[in-house]
Amino acid sequence: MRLTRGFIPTIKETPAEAQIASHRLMLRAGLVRQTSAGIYAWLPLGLRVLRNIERLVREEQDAAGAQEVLMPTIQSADLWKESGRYEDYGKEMLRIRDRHDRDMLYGPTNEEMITDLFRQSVKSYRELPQTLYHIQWKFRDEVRPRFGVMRGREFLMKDGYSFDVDHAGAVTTYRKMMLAYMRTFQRMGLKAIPMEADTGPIGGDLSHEFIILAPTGESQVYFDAAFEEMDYLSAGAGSFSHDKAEDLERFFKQMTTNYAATDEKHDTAKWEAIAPERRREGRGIEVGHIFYFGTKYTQSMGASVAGPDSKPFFPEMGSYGIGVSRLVGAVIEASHDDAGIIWPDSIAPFKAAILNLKNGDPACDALCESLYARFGGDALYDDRADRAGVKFNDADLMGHPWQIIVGPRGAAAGKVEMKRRATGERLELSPDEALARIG
RNA sequence: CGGAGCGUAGCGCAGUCUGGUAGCGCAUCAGUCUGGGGGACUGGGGGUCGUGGGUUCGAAUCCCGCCGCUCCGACCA
Repeated sequence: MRLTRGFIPTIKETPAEAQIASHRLMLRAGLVRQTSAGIYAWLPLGLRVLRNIERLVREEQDAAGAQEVLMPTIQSADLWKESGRYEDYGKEMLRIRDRHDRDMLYGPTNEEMITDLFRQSVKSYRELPQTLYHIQWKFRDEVRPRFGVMRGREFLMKDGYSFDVDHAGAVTTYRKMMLAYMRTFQRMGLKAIPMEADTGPIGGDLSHEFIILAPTGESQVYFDAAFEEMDYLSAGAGSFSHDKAEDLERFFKQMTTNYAATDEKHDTAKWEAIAPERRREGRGIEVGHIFYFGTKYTQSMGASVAGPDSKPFFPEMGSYGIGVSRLVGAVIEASHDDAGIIWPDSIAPFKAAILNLKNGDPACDALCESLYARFGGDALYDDRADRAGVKFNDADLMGHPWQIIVGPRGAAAGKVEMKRRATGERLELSPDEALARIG
């Protein structure tokens, strides 16, 4: 994308309403604009990041054997009356009435709907297990939305739902999802830690929330240094596969025996049992939450299937959520400096920014154009007539992992300068070498 | 939901107390110079002062209602 043609409205001054770093930077770098309290429009740069996060989530869900569907945002109240949650959910649920005076709602979550879809079509234990997910906008009418997209009323969530024959099967699925989550967060450059959690209105008795570490996080967290050392992506010895029961067992054991707790559940005695040099504490942001809740919905909604003995039984369910739009803010909280955002390569809106320091200089223009063409759209070309300082500042603010800096001296010598945003490291290279380095 | 605050140009704000021609910085447009970390000069454009009512010769300013947004606390992907 050419910056002169792009809709990327960066702002120099801090908007008055933005209190935390990610919100401030998302507005300043032109990722989002607020349209009303807790509701945001995603601009091209922000949308590219959102789509990249979706892509990683989708890849890991698919790899773990979940299947993607897409359920509507608007639901009929009837389903929620069946499960009993229509009354329980309270004012967080946005209730709507259609022209025929039917009670509708903007979905805050989809347990009822997925259970309804399941019971319509699945009739036998032989079709189990099934895990279905979708990535869809949700609405929860928070009393006090804040922190930009981290705590909006409308937000994009990956929510998945599993159906298993029995408790053992459901627990295996739960562990599989936990592994998929750890891999997903690691790929985004985040240190995530699963922590035992309350189940809240979803119900059930086994639940973990996934907290990522960021200095500005909302809650205080305590954990064993073991979590810092874990690698969920490697293929070598000690690696984890979704498909091997013993791997999942070993993985889950490591996740649950190493100490990890938020301040609400912090256990001082257990904490002090950890060697002092292994104790870690910091601030955390919740970016995911998984639940096992058994037959709560299959039972209340009559979703039974035939077992091997031909007798009907209620499948065991779990649900698995990742706050996709929240992650955009959470990543920024975890990765920024005074100058702006520092995107991990995996979710950056562009692989690199090309900074033409002297727009109008024939050598600079020609070199930039040829570089830009070779990126095939994966670079942001700053072709504005502005001075160098403006371009440096905007590139730092937008957080591109690499900056390819083309100035008159370098261009004359056929060289470009590369700056790595995360480290500030600078290299002088030929255009070919620069492209090779970015890959 | 309890408490507090703010709505004036795209953004950040002053002006409101004490009523009298709507301002400043940045951004923007045209031009000249400049050119490696938000440059300088010259000249322009842009406002139903959130909204409805009231008081007054006269309201951004005083009074009443409404709407929107933000912050603190209790609750959450």
